[in-house]
Amino acid sequence: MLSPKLLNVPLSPPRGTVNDRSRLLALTLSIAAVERDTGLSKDTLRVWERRYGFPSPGRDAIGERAYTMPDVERLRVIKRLLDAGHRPGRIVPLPLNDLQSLTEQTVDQPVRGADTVLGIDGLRAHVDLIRSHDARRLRDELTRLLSRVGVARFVNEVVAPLNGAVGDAWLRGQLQVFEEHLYTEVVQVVLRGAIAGVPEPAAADSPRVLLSTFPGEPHGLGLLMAEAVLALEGCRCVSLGVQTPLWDLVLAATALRSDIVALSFTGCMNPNQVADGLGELRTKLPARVALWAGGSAPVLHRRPVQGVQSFNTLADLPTALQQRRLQG
Amino acid sequence: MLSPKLLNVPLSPPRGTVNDRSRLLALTLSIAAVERDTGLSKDTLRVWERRYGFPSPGRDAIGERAYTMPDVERLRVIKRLLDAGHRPGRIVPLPLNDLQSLTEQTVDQPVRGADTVLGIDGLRAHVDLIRSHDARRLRDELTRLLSRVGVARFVNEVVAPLNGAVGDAWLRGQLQVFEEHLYTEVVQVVLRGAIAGVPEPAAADSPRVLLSTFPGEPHGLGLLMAEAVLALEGCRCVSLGVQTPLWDLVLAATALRSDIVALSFTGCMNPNQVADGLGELRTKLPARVALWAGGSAPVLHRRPVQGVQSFNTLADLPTALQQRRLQG
DNA sequence: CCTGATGTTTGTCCAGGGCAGAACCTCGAA
DNA sequence: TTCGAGGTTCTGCCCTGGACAAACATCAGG
Repeated sequence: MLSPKLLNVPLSPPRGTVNDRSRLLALTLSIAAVERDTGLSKDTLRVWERRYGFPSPGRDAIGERAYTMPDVERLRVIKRLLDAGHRPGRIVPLPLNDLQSLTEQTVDQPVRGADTVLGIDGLRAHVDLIRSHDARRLRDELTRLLSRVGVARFVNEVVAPLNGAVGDAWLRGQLQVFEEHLYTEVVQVVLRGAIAGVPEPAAADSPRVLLSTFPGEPHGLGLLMAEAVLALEGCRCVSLGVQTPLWDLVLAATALRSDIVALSFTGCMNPNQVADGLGELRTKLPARVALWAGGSAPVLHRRPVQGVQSFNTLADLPTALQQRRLQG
Repeated sequence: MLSPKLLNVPLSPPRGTVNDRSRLLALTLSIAAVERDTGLSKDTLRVWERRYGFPSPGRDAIGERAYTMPDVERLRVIKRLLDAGHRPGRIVPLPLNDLQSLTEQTVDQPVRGADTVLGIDGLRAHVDLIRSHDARRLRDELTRLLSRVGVARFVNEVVAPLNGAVGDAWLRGQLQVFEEHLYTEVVQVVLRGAIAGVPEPAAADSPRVLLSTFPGEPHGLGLLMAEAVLALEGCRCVSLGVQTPLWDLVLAATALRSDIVALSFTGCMNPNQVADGLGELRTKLPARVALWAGGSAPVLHRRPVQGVQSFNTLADLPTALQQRRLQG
C-alpha cells in the first residue's frame, strides 16, 4: 500500500502559473506553446532568431521568450511554405506580405479538384459551408455525397481534395483553427459511419492490416480514410488510433498477426522522425510484414526508406493490394 | 509559379542516417528516440543524468548519447510510477527490482467496480478480453451491453469503470500501450455508434453544447462519453475534437452561439495549465455561457475555479442540466 | 490540528558552440 | 547543352553548464 499522500500528489508541473497568467493577459505564448502550435522545435525557433532575426520575441518578467500571436501566425505560414519545399534561409526573414504572395504562387498551381466529384466550385462551396459553422448541414451534405458516389470515390474525390482545400484556406488565413477542427470532426463522423457500413470480409486469407500513426502525429483523418479504402478492398483492419510508440507497433503487429502495417503522416511531423522511425520500424518488424506509409508529409516521397512502400494517393492502395495477392 | 527546383528540394535533415544505422547495429537509441518512446523530454533526460546518475548512456561515434534498451525499459517503469504520484528524486536512482516491487505496492488498492453492471469479475473478464487482442469480440460484447442497458448506464457503469480498470492494469504493467490503444479505439467506435443513434432534439430551446479539450490533452474518450450523455439529455452537441486553442474556444462558442462549453481533462495534463486555462477562458467567454469541466484530472476538484462547474461523474450531468432549465 | 515560514526538489528555459549531411553551386569535359 | 565531380553553404539537432519559479517537504509556533 502506498502512502495516501503520494497518490494525491498532482503531476509535477513545469514553471507555470504566474508566467502563463501574465502571458495570457498579454496574449503572448511561451516557446513551448509555439512549438506545440507550429510544429517547429524550440531549438529551431531559437536558432532562427539567432541567424535570421525572426522570430524576435519579447521577454516576459522572467526573461523568457514571449511570442506574439502575429509572430505565431507568420510562423505557421512559414511552416507551410517549408513543407511546400521552400528553404528557411530564403523565407524566414521575409515580411508577411511577401510570404503571402509566395503562398499564392505556391498554392495556386495544382488546382486539383478539376477531375473530382465536386469540382472547383463544389470545393469552394463546401469550404464556405464550413465557414458558416453549420456542422449539421455539412454532415448531411457529405453523407449525401457518400451514398451517391460510394465509399471509394467519396474518400478519393471528396474528402482528399476537400482536405487540401481546407488546408489551403487555413494557410491563407481564411479559416480559423476551430473551423478546421469542426470540419475534421464532421468528416470523422461520416467516415466512421462509412467504415461501419462495410461488411467484414469472409475470406480467411484476407490481409490483416494494422493502422496507426507515430508519436508526434496527432492527425487521424488519413488513417480513417485509409481504413475505409482498405476495408472496402476486403482487408481486416485494426486501428490503434494515433500516436502509437514504435515498439508497440511491433508488439501489436506480432500479437495481431498483421500482414501490413499502414502508417499515416502529415506535414506537422518532423521529417527526421518520420524517416528514422520508418527505418527503425522496418528493422524491428518481421520481414513478412509489409510496411506502408502514406499521407501528405512531403518527406515520404523525398526520402524513400528501404523496405517501406510509400503512397502518393489512397487510390493506389487497391493496386498495391492486387499486386500483393498476385505475389502471394 | 514556383520554380520547379524549389518544389523538389528535400527537407533539410539533421544528422541522421549513419548515426542511426550504427545505433541500430549496436541496439541503442538516440535521445530523440528515447523522448519519443518514454514521453520524457530531452531536457529531463539530461538533467536526470546530471543529478541522479541515471540514465547514464554511452556515446556513439559523434559523441552523442546512445541509450540501451534496458535503460529505456527502466525509464518506462519510472514514468509509470511518476504518473502514479511518486517523486523523481526518490525513484530515478532506484534499481529495477525496487521499482518493480514499488509498482506492485502502488497499484494494489482500490478495485472499484462493485456497483456496476459488470461487477468486478466482469471488469476483469473484459480486461482479459483486451489482452486477448480480439478487437471484434470486444466490440460485439460492448455493443451487446450497450443495447442491453442503454446509453446512459453503458457510459456510467460500463465504460467509466472499465476505463479505470484499464488504467490500473496499464499501471501495473499488465497491459501494453498498444492494448490500451486498441481498447480506446473500440470503445470510441461503439460510443460514436451510440451517439449517432440518438435523435436530434426537436425543441428549439435545447441547450447548445460545445465540447473539446485544451491543447496538451490528447484524450478524447471522456469527450465522447460526455457527448453521448448530453445528447441523450436533449442537448445540441458540437464537438471540436481534442486540443482546441483557448482563443478558438471563445471564437467557436460565439460563432456557434453555444450555451455551455464542456471540457474534459485527464491526469496527463499539467495542473497549472488546467487551472489557469479555465480561469482565463472564464474571463474571455461571455458570462451567459456556462463553463463545465470534467474528467479524471485531480486538479479539477482540488483547485476549484470561480465560475467553472466541475463534475466528478458524468452521472451528474443530467442533474446540472435540470437545474439549468429551472433557472432559465 | 492548523498555519505560515523556510529549505528542497524539479522541469524547463537560456546561451552559444559544434557537427553531419543534404542541398546547392561551380566548372570542366563530353 | 547536358552531365558529373568536387567544393561550399545551409540547416536542424545535440551538447554543456548555468539559472530559476513553482511545487513540494519540513518544521516551529499558535
